[in-house]
Amino acid sequence: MSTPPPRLSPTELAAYFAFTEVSSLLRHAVEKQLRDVGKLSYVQFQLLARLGDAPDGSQRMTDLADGVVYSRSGLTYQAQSLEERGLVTRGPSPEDERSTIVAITDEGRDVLAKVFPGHIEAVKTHLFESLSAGDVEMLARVMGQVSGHLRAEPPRSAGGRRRKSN
Amino acid sequence: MSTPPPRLSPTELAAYFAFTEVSSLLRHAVEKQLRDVGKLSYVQFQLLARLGDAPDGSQRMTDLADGVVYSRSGLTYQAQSLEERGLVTRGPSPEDERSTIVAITDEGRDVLAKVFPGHIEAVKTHLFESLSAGDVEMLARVMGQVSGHLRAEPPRSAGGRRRKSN
DNA sequence: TATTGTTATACTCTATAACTATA
DNA sequence: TATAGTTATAGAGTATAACAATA
Repeated sequence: MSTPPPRLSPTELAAYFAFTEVSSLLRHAVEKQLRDVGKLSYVQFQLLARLGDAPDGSQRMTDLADGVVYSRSGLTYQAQSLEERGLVTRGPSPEDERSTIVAITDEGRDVLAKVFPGHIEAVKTHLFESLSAGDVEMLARVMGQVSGHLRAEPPRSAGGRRRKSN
Repeated sequence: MSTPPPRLSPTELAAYFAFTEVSSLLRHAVEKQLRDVGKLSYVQFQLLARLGDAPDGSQRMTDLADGVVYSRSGLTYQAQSLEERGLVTRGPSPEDERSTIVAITDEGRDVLAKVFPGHIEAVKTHLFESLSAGDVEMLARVMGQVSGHLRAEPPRSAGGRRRKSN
């Protein structure tokens, strides 16, 4: 009558629990470091990092929102906050008057630079410290496979179908 | 003069990015499923799951807070919310009048049961679907190693030293 | 009409500090 | 005094819906 309950093997269960624990501890550590050193939330750091990586240090609001998976109003909120701190500027696009272009400032790059060493340190400590080179390679391969798979098929289970309808 | 900047190898960088992406997508999917099917936040699910696992389905507030790494006021807030929904009860401990014992109700177990299949489904879809049995074993081993290492040494970098002073 | 972005608003979550009561 | 828990409060973050401006 009903579908059989889905199951996880003991190994899968162990992998899931350990994975969850590690990612949670890593995330907490990274968030604390960003807050303490740069007064940045994780989302704000992601936004700055994206802008820092962009060729001219700027992006449209919509493209930023898509990258971070975020509601547009949520992005407006964060962009305002970053602008008030002088870490980004916002201005209209020359090409499309509807668009707002967000650009990282020198101050923004300074904060990014200030935060970076500790960020890497936290990742080393909470993820790589106890792993061999082979382990790291393995991890890169397996995680790369999963993320590639997830990108390939927007998982249709557990919810709706669209990627980010907003 | 200054310490050299810490670095990540290309492989480490790849592993870190992929790991972060997977854990973020998995977390989002799980949270959405819990919300849609059981109207539970992730923290609430963790609390219920812990109570469900406890021998007599109950725990002291403090022990619960320790397990989930949470401020006590935050736990009070969530426990009240769960109590209002009839998923847990709260009462004084017979042994220590200061303590509050939280116990899962039959309704709480029902919600847990209702939410569980989809939870497992989400984990399968977002983590294991594209992995071989060997990959899963590898992942379990490596993640187990990292989490074991993190438990062994409360990482002293990037912050204070106490585990959870509250 | 469709798209870009902002605003108004409401809600959830979290933490800090002050407080009560037991030990 | 120290511990367990609650309350008051304040702040960050998020989302939805309504809106204005431009394409």
